[in-house]
Amino acid sequence: MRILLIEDEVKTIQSLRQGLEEHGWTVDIAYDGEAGLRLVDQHQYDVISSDIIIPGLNGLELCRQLRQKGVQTPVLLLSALGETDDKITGLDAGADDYLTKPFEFREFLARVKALSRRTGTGYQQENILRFAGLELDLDAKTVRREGKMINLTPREMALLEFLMRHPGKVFSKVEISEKVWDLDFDTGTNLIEVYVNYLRNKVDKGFSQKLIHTQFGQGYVLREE
Amino acid sequence: MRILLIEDEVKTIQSLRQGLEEHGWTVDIAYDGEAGLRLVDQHQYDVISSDIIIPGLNGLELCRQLRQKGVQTPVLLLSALGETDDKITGLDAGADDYLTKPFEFREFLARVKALSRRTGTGYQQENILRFAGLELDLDAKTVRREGKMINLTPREMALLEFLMRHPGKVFSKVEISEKVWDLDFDTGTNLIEVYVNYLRNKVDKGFSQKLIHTQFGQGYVLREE
DNA sequence: GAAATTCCTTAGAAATTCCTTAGACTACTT
DNA sequence: AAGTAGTCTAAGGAATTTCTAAGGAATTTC
Repeated sequence: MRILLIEDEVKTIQSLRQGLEEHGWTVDIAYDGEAGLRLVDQHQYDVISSDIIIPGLNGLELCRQLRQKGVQTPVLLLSALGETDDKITGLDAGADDYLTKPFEFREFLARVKALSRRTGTGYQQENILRFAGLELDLDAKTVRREGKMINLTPREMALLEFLMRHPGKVFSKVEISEKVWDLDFDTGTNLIEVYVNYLRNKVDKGFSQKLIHTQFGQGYVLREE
Repeated sequence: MRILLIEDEVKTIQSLRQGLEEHGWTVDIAYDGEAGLRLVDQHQYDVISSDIIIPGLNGLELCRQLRQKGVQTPVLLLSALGETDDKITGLDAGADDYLTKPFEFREFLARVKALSRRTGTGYQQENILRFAGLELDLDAKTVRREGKMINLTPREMALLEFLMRHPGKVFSKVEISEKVWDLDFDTGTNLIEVYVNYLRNKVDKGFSQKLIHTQFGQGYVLREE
């Protein structure tokens, strides 16, 4: 995990850098906003932490410029000012968190970790769709309900995946044809009905709560109750 | 944007709910952790805000369980405790931010917005028509009045949707024929009257306030009073 | 107030939509 | 070459919705 510190107080820099490195972070330092922006162009950071009061353009302006450039890296602003107004200005400028000096290093680290966790880069994310006890593992290509394995054919899984990506939304058979089968025309058959039936037999049969519902005349939904 | 508040102090709930709704949020409330978990299964939230001290399982445990279930919605923890240790425990449990009571609503809102901005995926906007306690969800194809589910057939729903898109406006039967039935000629039947009757039986019957009114000789309207 | 018009309600026939099952066809495996 | 698994078509019947028709109620017009 890589972090960019933008800060001009030497003491603060030293203690933060040391602490972060002890916890396995790679730390880059910039002493003013412009240097910071340049570094952001060159590296991919997991978190950026900037003091609000730094030489050149300040932390808020830096934040705005980053967001305008499309950089989505989480930003943690540091400041001696503890007033609500400043916090709000900072968060509205596109920052993700705000910490008031003085602070304990442990809190700084916890917030940095919380921010980095959000991006997903660095920690590999599970690739699992979940809905009400149903789990579809996109990597393993497996489906479970209440922990019990369910064997699905590729088509069945594609249909279930489609429904699970938008739980609660009703899809017409035409939409399903297009999105799951890539059919832009009506084949005149009842293909979707048949596959919904297959899915129900495997996913819902034997469970008291049905998840696949038909909205007569409208389509099918994945929904509880 | 939709937020889940988990909190048992009535005063806090009221002020937060009101403020959030004034800023265009849809707010759901849970009074304890278990109710919260249940709601999370049912809806897709953009942010979850929970007090740490709530009946049943506490905010930290809730947080852990959410993450374990694969829910990635950002969590903002609220607490009267301001010690660093608690903050760290909270953030380590998978929370994304931590706010100490008492706080100003403005700061709460700013943090909530910062969190919701991050999600990206959960940015789907709701597709719901509302009028005087009536809700028509265009995605789920469901209708509720005062929270009570109402089952409509596709035609009935199309008619209600049409009326709900122009509340207060009177539509003649000819207009309704054209817009809802796509009929450009008079079939000589009383089709629209029949369907208005169907709708009334499902939407207005049992409620003291009728919403569907007939303007004799002019047509039909959706209107209060 | 009577006649004319418009609207409400109900029942049932017609049409549509959906479910289920069986089997044909294809592409792999053994 | 037979077997297996997956995909798709077809067809009957079940379920639900849509529409028509007709008599009575309410409202307006004369």
